Amino acid sequence: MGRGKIEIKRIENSNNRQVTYSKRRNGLIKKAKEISVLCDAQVSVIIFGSSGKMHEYCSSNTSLVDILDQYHTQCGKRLWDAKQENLSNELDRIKKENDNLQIQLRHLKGEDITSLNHRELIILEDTLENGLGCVRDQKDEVLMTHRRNQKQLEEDAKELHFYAQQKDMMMAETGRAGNDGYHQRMKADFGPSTYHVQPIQPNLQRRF
Amino acid sequence: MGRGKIEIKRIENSNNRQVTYSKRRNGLIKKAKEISVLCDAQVSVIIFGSSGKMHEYCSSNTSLVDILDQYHTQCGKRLWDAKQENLSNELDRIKKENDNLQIQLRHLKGEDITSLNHRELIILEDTLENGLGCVRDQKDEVLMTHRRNQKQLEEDAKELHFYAQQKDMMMAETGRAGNDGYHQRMKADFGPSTYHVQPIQPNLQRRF
DNA sequence: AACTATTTATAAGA
DNA sequence: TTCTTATAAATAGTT
Repeated sequence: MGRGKIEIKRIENSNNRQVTYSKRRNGLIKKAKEISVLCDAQVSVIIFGSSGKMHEYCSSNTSLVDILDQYHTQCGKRLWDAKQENLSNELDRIKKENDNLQIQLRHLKGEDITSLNHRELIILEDTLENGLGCVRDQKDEVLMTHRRNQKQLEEDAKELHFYAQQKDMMMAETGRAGNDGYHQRMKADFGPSTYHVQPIQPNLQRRF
Repeated sequence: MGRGKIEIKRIENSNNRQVTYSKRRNGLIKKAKEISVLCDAQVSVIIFGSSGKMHEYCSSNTSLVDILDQYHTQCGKRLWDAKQENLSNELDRIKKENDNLQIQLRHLKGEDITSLNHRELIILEDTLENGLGCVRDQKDEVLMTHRRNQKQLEEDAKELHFYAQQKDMMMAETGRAGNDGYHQRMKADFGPSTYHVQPIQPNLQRRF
């Protein structure tokens, strides 16, 4: 019904689809209202468009819960039982996994290990030694990075100082006073180091 | 749309109402199908006529449960009972706890630790050292217990041998043969040691 | 359940 | 999005 006949298949043009959706959604809900009034029917319509936004109609004199209750009594299908069962099963599964993780964690912390046999203790020991090795390596790495950052900061500071002196001299030569706050600002900019991993090198050339 | 225009109000003639209901119900469900196909929408339509009979449509590629699920997440309205909500909440909670445990576990195994700072690494190292200490102590303990068990077994064996000899001599004195299988049984009972923690000392006194 | 005159919905265009 | 309008689709009343 419109300027041309259309096939009932997915509208590929997303804009057209959105427009048609909007029109037909209104149409559908209008029809639902009409049948509920004309024929004294209880109607529930729930629509999710492809954007995921929901629209709903429920005939007056009732509610979705009422309708679902009737659905429930009428079909005998227990809508949420299946859902509930799934939830319940998943909960059990995850609880078990959780317990297992807790036990592993306690074992690694050296707790509750009296029940372990010699072989299990050896495996645990290996795991811990390995973990400890990795952690110590990483600690060293962090320290080294920190030192590198410190060193870089010092070099930057020196470099800035040098350029600042140069500028002062130039100012003195041209007879203009260099009272523009550069010294103070630079000091503030590089005061407390917040570098952790990759020091971002300030491009000093560009600033002068 | 029809031979005459109608007002949208309850059709009083019950026969007409029933006929109109039947026609419009089909129309409504047809429209629902069309919008779901054309616009890639998820649609649920549930109708109860005045007779109480239910008709339902749910777009393919989904189910009423799915749609109610989405309804639930989108409006926050509680369609199902507290039980389900509790299950759902607990599931979320436990999933989070699970994730947390997984992370801790990986850290203790020395995995995914590049994001940790120095302080965290030190805490991790302490935990691992402590765990390792406990595990090593326990390993020693197991070994020691094993040695004690072995020793005890040897002593038991000696003691049994001694009593058995005594009994043989007594039997010889009273002229009765001591063919009651004591030697064999005792040997079997203490053959393969299954002691791990607390060796249960057989009360040899009571057995004779 | 078919038929059909009319009303209604809506596709395409602006 | 909204309006317009030609046309398709739905359906009220009839058979």
